[in-house]
This record gives sequence, C-alpha cells and structure tokens, in this order.
Amino acid sequence: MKRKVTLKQIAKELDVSISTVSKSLRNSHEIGEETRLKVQAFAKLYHYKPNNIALSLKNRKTKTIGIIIPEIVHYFFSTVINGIEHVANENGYSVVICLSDDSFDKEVLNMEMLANGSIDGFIMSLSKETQFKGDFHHITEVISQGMPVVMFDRVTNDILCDKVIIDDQAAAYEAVQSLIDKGKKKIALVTTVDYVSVGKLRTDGYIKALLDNDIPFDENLIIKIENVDTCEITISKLLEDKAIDAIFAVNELFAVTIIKMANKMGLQVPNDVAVIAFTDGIISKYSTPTITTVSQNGKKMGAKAAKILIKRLEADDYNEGEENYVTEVISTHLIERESTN
Amino acid sequence: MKRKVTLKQIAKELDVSISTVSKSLRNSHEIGEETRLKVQAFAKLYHYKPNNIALSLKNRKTKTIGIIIPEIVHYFFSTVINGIEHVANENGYSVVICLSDDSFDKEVLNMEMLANGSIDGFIMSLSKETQFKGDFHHITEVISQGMPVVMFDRVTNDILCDKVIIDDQAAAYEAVQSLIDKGKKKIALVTTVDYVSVGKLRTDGYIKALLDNDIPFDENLIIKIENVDTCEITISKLLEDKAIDAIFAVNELFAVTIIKMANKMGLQVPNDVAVIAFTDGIISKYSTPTITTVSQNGKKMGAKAAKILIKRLEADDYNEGEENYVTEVISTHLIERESTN
DNA sequence: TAATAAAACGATAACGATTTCGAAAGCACG
DNA sequence: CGTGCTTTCGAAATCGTTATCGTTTTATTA
Repeated sequence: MKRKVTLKQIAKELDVSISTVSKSLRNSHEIGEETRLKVQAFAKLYHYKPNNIALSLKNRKTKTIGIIIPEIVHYFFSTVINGIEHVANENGYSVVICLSDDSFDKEVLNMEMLANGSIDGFIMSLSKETQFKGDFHHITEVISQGMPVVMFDRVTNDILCDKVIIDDQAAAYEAVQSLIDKGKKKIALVTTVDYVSVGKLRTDGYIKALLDNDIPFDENLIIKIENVDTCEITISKLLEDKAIDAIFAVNELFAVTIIKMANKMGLQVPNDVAVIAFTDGIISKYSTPTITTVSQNGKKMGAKAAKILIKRLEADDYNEGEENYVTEVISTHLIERESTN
Repeated sequence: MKRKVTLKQIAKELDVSISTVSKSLRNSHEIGEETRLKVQAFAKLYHYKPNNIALSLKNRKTKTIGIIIPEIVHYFFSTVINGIEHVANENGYSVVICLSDDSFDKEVLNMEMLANGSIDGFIMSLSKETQFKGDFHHITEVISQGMPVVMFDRVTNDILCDKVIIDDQAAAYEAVQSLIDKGKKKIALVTTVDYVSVGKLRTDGYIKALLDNDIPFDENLIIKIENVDTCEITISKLLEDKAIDAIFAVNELFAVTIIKMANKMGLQVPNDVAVIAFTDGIISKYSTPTITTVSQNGKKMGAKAAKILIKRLEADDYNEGEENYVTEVISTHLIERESTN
C-alpha cells in the first residue's frame, strides 16, 4: 500500500529541494527547463497531486461550501442541493452537507463544526425549531467572524445576509386567485404551523387573495398541520364541509393526502373539490389526478444561492468589508394539471 | 469583523508560549492550575475553537467521509445519504457529497478531487456510465493508496472492497413469486438497461422465479428503458397485450407510469393488471392506487455503509493492512399495497 | 580583468495546531 | 552545599504547501 506521494518525497528522490519541486510543478520560470521537465515527469509517474488540506491551511480557504438544511429526504431540498452542487463544481468548489433534522441543537452543532476552518461559507435553510425559538446567535456569530452566509427559502429578517427566496405571499395569492377565477367560492387552506416562515407567508397570500375578491375569510377553513403522518383525520374532518370546492395546500404531501381522503369520502377531484399545491416535487407529476402546483424551482434557488456565495467569496479576496446584501427572489409559476379545471 | 482567534494570538495576549496555551486547553497536567485556568477563561471568552484544517493536516485525517452518488434528486439516494449522515455525525464525522450525474468523467474527477487529502474514505454507488464502461481504475487507484472505499447498491465484482447491497435477485424472485402465488399467469418485466448491475440482477430473479414455476419465459415480456421521460410509448405498447395480468417494475417511476398508462387505456389496476415495484420511495405510498413494493431501505444501507467505513477507519489506526472485506446484504421485504390483490 | 547581471536553485517562514524534548526553578535530602 | 527529583513552562519539529529572499554559479559587459 503506497501512501500518497508528497513534494518532500519527490525532492528526496530527485535530490533537489522541495521548493524546486514545487516551482517546477507550477511551471515557474525560475527553474531550468531540464530539471523542470524531469520533476514533472517524475510527478506524473507517481500521480502526484497536491494535498488539499495543506493548501487549505496555507491559503486560508478551503474551496468548500457548507450546506445546512433541515432534511434531505425531501424533494425540494434535494433539488436545491443539486443546484448548489452544480454551480459549486463548475467553480472548483466542493460541498459538505449537514442535516439539522429540524433541530436547533443539531443546527448549532453543525454550524460550529463547519465554521472552524472546514468551509469558506454557508448556504442554509433554517430548521423549524430555530424559527420557532427565534434564536440566531450561532448565525450572527459566524457572520461576525467574516464567514459569508446565504440563506434560502426558510429565512429570517433578524439576520442581515444574502438571501434567496421565492415570493411566497405573491405565489400563494396567484394560486388562490386562479381558483377564484375558476369560480371557486369556498377555498380552504391546509398549511403548516405558523412559525415556519414560508407557511406564514403563504397563509398571508391566501387571505389577501380572498379579501381582494370580497370573499369572506373564515378561520375554520384554515387548518395547520404539524406532522404529515397524522393529518388524515384533520383533513377528512375538513372535507366533511361539502361546500368547500377548492383546497390550497402548502406542500405536495398535504395535497396528495387531501386527494386520497377525498376519494375515500366519495369526492371527485377536481369536480367536487379542486386541489392546488406548493412544490415542484415529483409526486404531483405522477399522482392521479396529477396536481396543479406552484413551482418552487429548487434547483434554480440552489444555483442562485451558490452563485451569490461564490461571488462574495471571490470578492472578499480583493475588498474586505463593504457589505451590500442582496435578497434574490426566484420567480414561480403555476403548473396547471388535472387537480384543477 | 474579528477573525477567528488562534493559539498564537492567545499566547501573545497572555504572554505565554503557544504550547502552554495548547496544553492548557487540553487540560494537560504539565501546566500549573493557575495558568491553565487563566488560559481556559481567556479562550472561552474569545470563543476559541481549534482549526479543523490544521488538525487535519497534523493528524493526517480529516474526520470526513466522501460520498459519490449518481444523483441526489432521487428518493433512494437521499435516504442513503440520510443514513450515512446520521451514523457519521454520531461518530464525529462530516460528509461531503459529490454527484456524478451518472457520468464517468465526473465520477473520476470528483474522486480525484476528494482523494487528495480532503477525506478519509469513500462511500459510493457507481454511475451508469462507469458500469457500462467497466473502467474502475480511479477506484483501484484510490484503494491502492490506502483509502478505504465502501460501495453500495450499484457495485461491481471487479473491485475488492466492502460492499453493502440488497439481494436484488432474491428480492425480485420473491416479488415475482408473490404475483404467481396470486394466480398471475403472464408477468411482464419493466427494467433498465442491462449494464446497470441491479437491473441485471433483478431480471435474473424475475426469470428464475418464472422458470421455477414452469412458466414459459418470453423475451417480449421484458422491456428495457433507458430514460424514464420517454418510456410512455414503450409501456403502452406492452399493455396492448391484454393477456398480461401483472407487471414487475424495477423502480417506482416505471411503476407509476405503468399505472398511469394502464388507466389511460381503460385497464384497472390491480384487477386487470397488477403492478409491483422495487423501491422504498414516497410515490408508491401516495399514488392511487398505492403500489406494492419491495422495500430497499436506503437509510439502513447508508447507515450500514457508514458503520463499516468508520470501523475500518478507526481500525486503520492500530493495525495497518489486514483486509478482510465484507459484503453486507440488507434484508428486503414486500410491502403489500393496493396495486396487487 | 573585474564588476555586474542573469539564471537556477535552496533555505526558510508561514498557515494553525499538537507533542516531544529540554530547560529552568523550586524543593528535599544526604 | 551539591545532587537529584518535581513541577512548570518553552523551543522546536511536524503535517504538506507556497512564496520570499538569499546564495551560488555562469555569462555578459565595461
């Protein structure tokens, strides 16, 4: 088992100094052509590749981006990662991923772990618990140490940094408006608990659309679900109100569960009740009926976030400081499918 | 913007040597209580945390696991990552993820990139192209340099290393047998192209089950799909054979597409044609009808792979060499749902 | 011929940490 | 009072690179 070859070994083997080897491999003009070629040939033969860790230490930058997300087994987040990874790779960066499991403590732990030199900057989406507690000291801490942070989707106004979001409120408004345009009179909302920022915003959009169309807004038509695995009863209770002719769900899983329960109760989607959801997930595309959705475009979000972060990282080299944070809004659009008509 | 504080700065500030600071923080008995407490207090005040990169260089280990998978926007792979990440974190490891996009070149590039000191070991699943080419030099190269590799799911016999797989052949056999037990006579197979190792194995299991039950095996009942986005015509053509009363799909997307096309052609699932799929994905659970599946348990696979890798990494510290590679087989089981009866 | 410039290479510091070894100081003991 | 043993600390090596600055040798010029 041959260990990886180092400059030192090459130097010893060729009876030259380490600096000569290093310079030769970087094609320095300081080195005569003969030795340069000799060193290069030898290095190639032994598959020499500079050690990233040593380079990171020397350059004080790791060319690595840290990603912290609530969970990965989730279509939206994996598309975001996909977007980040591609842009990162194109620019010579790697990505390291940590999952918070929607836990505040894990989020803090992971950030501290990565912040100690392992990465150059963060791309993150807040965990539920963090949003609930409203405690962001771990993030401000990292930022104050000069490490750039880009937040996406689940963001907070309490932190000053670059952000990539969709206009959740406007998108929800558009979705509900489209239902109203189709003549729907009683539109229910199935959403998450309020402290999840995007859930709140989408609720706001829903309410605004109703009011703008002079539709009375009824508290009882809004149900907030904490855990998708135990939501069936709540949903079927909602569906007992036969006057409800449309439901707006803030995510795909809620939507597909609604359809399932509706079917079970003898209701036809979309004829008896139309369903529309937030997501660009895969279930909506393959469910029966296929589900009309507000596309989130996670890949685009990830790509944008990565671009912003990398730009800031490379800029940091020249001008330290000067922070004019941007908040990029990714456009959404309605993908009309069978669950609305 | 205060940069991260280093040992050197603390030493200077407190007018002691760097080694004294280091030892104090590690609670060395060599240091007098007074200085020790003083240093610790100061370090705490300034949020000192040792620099991971420097530690990695010194210890020649990064406490990081490299993951290389074909894609991440794929339920199975994201569950595997989830499994890996949890075990890794529990043991103080981070994970860095690279996607090969099923491309040989990207797989090679990513491996070389990570192999240069960035990580301690690999967990990987082969890209389609790599399996097609049968070129594994990048992997043998890495292994020969003493870096452990654990392969999962899409593996190859050409490489000697630890592996975590499911018994694809046996699982497929079981699935098909269950269809036969239900009285199905003409069972079709919708699979991937042959060079994807798992596709081949599942096909073998399918054939074996048929033959063991004295059912004639018909080439025309096997269709191989390269790209899921353009498979509808092929599938509908298959469904024209009304004698087919069951279809075994090697993944979830194929299965749901089959159901969709069957519905379109006026066929009832499961009455006219039963469908069974390989996966532990989310679509099967939420589709209408829900789909009977052979569960793959990606999370378990990931967890197992991580355990094996970490065990090997920690063992390497004591006894170099001594390689007795294991191949762990993750058990599968049939999850009966509505698409079979 | 002597001074000087250019070419080719090496020694060393630095990145941030740990650790081995040595040194100084304090104290007890014969 | 000198010897030996603790206790407490610091210097230096090391991990693998790169970059700065010398140093040597050779070639060129006045």
